[in-house]
Amino acid sequence: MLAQRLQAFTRLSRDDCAALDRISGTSVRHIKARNDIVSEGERPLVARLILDGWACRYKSTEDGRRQIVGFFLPGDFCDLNVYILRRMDHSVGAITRVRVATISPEQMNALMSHSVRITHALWWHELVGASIQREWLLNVGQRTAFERVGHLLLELFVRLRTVGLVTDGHCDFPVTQTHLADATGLTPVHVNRTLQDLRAQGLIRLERRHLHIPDPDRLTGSTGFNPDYLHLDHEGSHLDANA
Amino acid sequence: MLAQRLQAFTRLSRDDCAALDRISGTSVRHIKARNDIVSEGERPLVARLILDGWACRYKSTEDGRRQIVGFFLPGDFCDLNVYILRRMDHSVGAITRVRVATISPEQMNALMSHSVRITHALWWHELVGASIQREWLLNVGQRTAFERVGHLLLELFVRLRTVGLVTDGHCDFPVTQTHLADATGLTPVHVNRTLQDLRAQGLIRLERRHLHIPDPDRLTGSTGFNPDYLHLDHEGSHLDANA
DNA sequence: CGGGTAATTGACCCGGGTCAACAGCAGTGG
DNA sequence: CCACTGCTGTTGACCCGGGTCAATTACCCG
Repeated sequence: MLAQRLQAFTRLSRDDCAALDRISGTSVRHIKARNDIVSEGERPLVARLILDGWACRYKSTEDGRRQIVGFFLPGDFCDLNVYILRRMDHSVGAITRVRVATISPEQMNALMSHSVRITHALWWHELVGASIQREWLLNVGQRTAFERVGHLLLELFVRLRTVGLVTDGHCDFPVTQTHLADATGLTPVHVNRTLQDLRAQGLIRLERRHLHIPDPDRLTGSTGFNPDYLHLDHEGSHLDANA
Repeated sequence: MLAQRLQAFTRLSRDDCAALDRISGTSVRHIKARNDIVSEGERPLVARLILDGWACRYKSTEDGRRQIVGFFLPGDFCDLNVYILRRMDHSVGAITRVRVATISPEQMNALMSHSVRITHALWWHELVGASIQREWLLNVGQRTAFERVGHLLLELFVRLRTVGLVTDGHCDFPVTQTHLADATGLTPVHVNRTLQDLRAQGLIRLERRHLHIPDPDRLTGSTGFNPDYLHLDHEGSHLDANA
């Protein structure tokens, strides 16, 4: 899954994939839905890789307002280098049941000295994460509720597609309206109404933890979505293992 | 200036500082206020270091709404590794006249293989940047106008302090109300009113490109500011050049 | 079947946006 | 030295997108 994710950057060798698979197999933990994988204030000792399930990064204010600052989908890496910092400045929570691989700094170094391709691919992944962060700020700071929610759904849809979790416009979508609210800076009530809007315009179908986007292009148009920020156009083609 | 910035992470050796100074001296460009240093869509070929002046990172929507997603102060690095990506997903604009050093990938590699301390310090700087991004999302997504503006002013104040640009609670502050509006997702009109509020409560003095915060602790309290996200507590003390 | 989580609806309200005019001030050029 | 221009800050009147509160109805899982 991680290999698949990284191949959006560059084609990896059989050997690279094997190395990634190996690292994905060591010290796997299971986290129940609604539990934290890491909590703010903890000392970060390892990097983590989401093997299965959905998680989110979030921060809270003193008085309990909560902002989701990112979603982790299967194949996503949390924080290549966090262990440089003394304390976590945010938490990571499991949305569904999650399988995570924990990766020690040593393993990380070994992996990165194993191949330039992998190293670059991991940096790319990190840079894409930062880019998504920026787009979210634009989303929350400047767009209307309608655009915000549609934009977010579309981003997740596209990201799921790159890891092969979309078939024929359909995908599993375990995120609740409250999650969407916390991610967009809206209230759950208003998210609900906004979703009804999107549905009424035939842009999405969302029910029972299942999302269908019949015509992604149309949704792209009406939300101001521009996929460039996901950097999916094989940036590292010069590293292609088969080139 | 960069050395000073990085010493918030760990103490550097005389040699490290010299290396940083050397890199700061090569290919220095001057950018006029209100001009772009880098523009969205460009191919990123080099990393950049702000030597002097203020800049900001921003993104725009199709129809011209603009979100500032970060400020660069003197000593700040823009994007260690951007040249991995094919195109810039955002622009960097000069707020004042700016002096920037441009740093080639080769120089970057040389610098990082020169010393682990520097390498870690640069990674730390990058991680802090990401952390600030997240805090901004919390800021824009969850806080009131009053908290948002106060929080932002305080963050910039604290960051300026770490590079020695605050004396006795005073600092230069070339950011206009329109900048503040674009950074907080508010309108210039409302920023203006909010500043008047902050002034009325004696929390800030801001006039003629000059900011004074008489009692940072009080402002901290009333904006929900928690400096942890800036990771200023010498995370890399184990790397201390004099330890 | 029961208890907790998630979705939906309606009535009402408010923080912040919009529009428009004006004032201050810095730089620029004649 | 002054008039001009363009940016920045300020104010007032009015409005609206989205928030709040509260109740109700699905769900889902053990």
